[in-house]
Amino acid sequence: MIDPKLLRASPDVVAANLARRGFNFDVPAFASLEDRRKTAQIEADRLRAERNANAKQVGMAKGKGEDAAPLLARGELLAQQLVEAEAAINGVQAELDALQMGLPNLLQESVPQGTDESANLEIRRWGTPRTMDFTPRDHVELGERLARGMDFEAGARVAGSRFVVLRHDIARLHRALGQFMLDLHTREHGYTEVYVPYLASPASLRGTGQLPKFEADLFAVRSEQNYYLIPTAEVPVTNLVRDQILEADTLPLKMVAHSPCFRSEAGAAGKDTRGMIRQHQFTKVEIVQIVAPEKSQAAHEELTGHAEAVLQRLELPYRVVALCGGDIGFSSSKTYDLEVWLPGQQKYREISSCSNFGDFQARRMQARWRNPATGKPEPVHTLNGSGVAVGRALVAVLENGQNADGSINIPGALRPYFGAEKIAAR
RNA sequence: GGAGAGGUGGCAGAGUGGUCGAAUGUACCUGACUCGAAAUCAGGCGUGGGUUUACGCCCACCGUGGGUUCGAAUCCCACCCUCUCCGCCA
Repeated sequence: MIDPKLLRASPDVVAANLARRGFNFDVPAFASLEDRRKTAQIEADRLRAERNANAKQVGMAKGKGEDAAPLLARGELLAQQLVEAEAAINGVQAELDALQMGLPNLLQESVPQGTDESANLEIRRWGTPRTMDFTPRDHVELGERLARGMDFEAGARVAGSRFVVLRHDIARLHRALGQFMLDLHTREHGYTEVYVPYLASPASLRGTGQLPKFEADLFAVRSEQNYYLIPTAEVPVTNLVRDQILEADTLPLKMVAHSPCFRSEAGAAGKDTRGMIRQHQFTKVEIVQIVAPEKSQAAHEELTGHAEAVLQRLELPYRVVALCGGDIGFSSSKTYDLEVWLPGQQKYREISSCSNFGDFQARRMQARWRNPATGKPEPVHTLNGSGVAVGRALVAVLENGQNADGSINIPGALRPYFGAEKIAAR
């Protein structure tokens, strides 16, 4: 959430920033709510102070054997008044909390202006799409018909639409990709591998920003604990520091997790219905950093580079795009998307999203570090990025590595994991 | 799943209705002593919020949420978590 002190002191600055997202922050409504909160809190505090003082006098009077009856009567009256005062402050506070939890993060200066993805700014390109002297097939055709390892019909039979079953070489390739990415980040980029729960509590989902606003995007589990299936490993991994106070010398914390992700894709009806691009279940290698505030911008560039390294090793052409104000995620202060070239679509498609959340998630999670300069606990900065989405990487490897006969070339970096140079056409 | 024990400050550990936000120890910080250090002594040392030019003052927080009471760390209820034993299980 946005620093409440900033919100109170400079609501107009906040409103101007959020307007770049197309978000309307109603300053007068906030100001009047904040006003009511202050009045109600002062009154409740005053009554409590009086009640406490009175109760103490009761104790002293009884100790001295004096008649406490008048004090008791006064106490009863104060208690009654307190009930009303507390109801008032609780009501206002709940409204204020709901409002604040619904505010998206402030954008960094450098975020491009714009209302939708057409305004996203291409930062750089890497690699050149292969020229193919045949019409490239898309991954569905390659996987389903030629390699016979990608079975959407089976996925639908087992679960429903937007599920897939992988077999044979395709399943092994999928596994190889995840292993390769984990090894790259742990061995060369300094991340610690973590294994985490795939169900998360509402508190964790509030921490990273999926709740309360985006419940419709999640799969909720029917149980007494109100679990949700994680939409990304960002949720469990980032929440590892929830309610923690970290010592300065433990930062930065760099963690990587390979996990399944579950998304309801509410509102995506009709979008990417073909193939593995948009599924209810997919796996992803997620990289997360917890850093001191002044380090987060540099960490963001570094982390994006770590995600890019995956695509470079896999010899997949891609571009880096800075998301504009209108397209950037709720919790993010700045996001780079990595878009990989897909010959089957003749388009660059998102395969990774690398974001700097600033202190936004940290405030929601109460994740702090002890700043040596002040000696005080202060919010950390959190970042994460896909490094990268395994299902989409599979799609990219198939489509970019395809030959005229439908066989697939396996990139060199993947061969030790996959165990062969090619998937033969059948 | 059954039975039991327990959740208090960085850690350990008192506190079972009344100046308790919480004894004491330890860790940490500052000062004294010392050439320096250790030891010793003195002081300081939680988080969030409100208010104040400031010193300060006030409120909340003893796993979480309710309740009883003039007053709750302390009593009652529900839930969460941890530990021990039994059963079951990958």
